Amino acid sequence: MKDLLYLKDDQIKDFIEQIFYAYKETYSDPKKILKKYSFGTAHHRAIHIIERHKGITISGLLNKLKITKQSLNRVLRDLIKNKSVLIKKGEIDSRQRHIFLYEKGQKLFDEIFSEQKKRIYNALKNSDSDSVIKFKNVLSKIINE
Amino acid sequence: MKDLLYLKDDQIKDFIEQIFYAYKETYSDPKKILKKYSFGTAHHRAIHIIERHKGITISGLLNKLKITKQSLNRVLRDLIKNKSVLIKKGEIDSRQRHIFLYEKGQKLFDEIFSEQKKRIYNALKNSDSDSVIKFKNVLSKIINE
DNA sequence: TAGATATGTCAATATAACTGACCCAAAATA
DNA sequence: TATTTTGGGTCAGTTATATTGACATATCTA
Repeated sequence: MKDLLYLKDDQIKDFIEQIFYAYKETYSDPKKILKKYSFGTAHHRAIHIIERHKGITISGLLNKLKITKQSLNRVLRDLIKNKSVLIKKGEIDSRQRHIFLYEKGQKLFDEIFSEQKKRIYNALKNSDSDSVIKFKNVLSKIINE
Repeated sequence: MKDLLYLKDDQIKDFIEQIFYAYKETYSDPKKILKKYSFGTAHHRAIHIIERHKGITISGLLNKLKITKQSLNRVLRDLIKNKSVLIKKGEIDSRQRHIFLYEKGQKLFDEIFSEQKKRIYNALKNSDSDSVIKFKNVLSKIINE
């Protein structure tokens, strides 16, 4: 295996470093927008996942964010108070809560996304579709999807 | 542009989500190792960059970590006290400090890396070299390298 | 009905970041 | 040479985000 040029340790180390930069930069772009609403990156991450997984339950959200429910609670309380997020009791299992964005939350998401989009769009616009597909495939494997 | 399937907003949103997971997972793997030394992820990120950029200056490190010098100072103090890191005065410009890993720091890095490597290695081992190259290219564009 | 599950919440603490205000020494420059 | 700029260090206070631990409540399941 070691002989495969593209799996040399140095290459892997570079990836680990670059994944850090990619996260840091991508999630720093919309910080000014968030500040207008007195929200931080923790709120951003929650909003993003709620938008992409409409009606997700509390435990579903916890599994994706990988934080404790006490941490999530603070964030959700802020978002609910702000009328960005709506919580509905489950119809099948009424212990569960399903989380949705209100119109206000969706607008905030859209504003955040348009800022983040620039970075990703600029990165992808000069890449061929094969590169984009392969990028996605490797990324999926890293996160065990 | 909108007509390009691989640049649809949903695809970009997926990437933003996946980049978060990739970072979170990759940097969570070695947390138990770090705890043995009473270090956290902040120390880890610093050690990683120092290992990959031997002799980097304080301001160089600050530019990569994108934190304040006060934040970095806390981390570096811990690493120096622990004898993991060595600071040398610059020979050309003696205001500058060049940062290196001591043997102890290198061993810690190696231990951390061997843990992180598993995830990346498993993701890449079943990918062809073209995928790996294209993954790297897109990642580089995202971070504007 | 007993136990497990999904969620909520209080309190205390840890980690990692921030702002702002200074300081010194050395380099660059007028 | 005198002055300004740069690279770095540090004190103090604060904020953001996470943690652990304990406990409560309602609902589902066996």
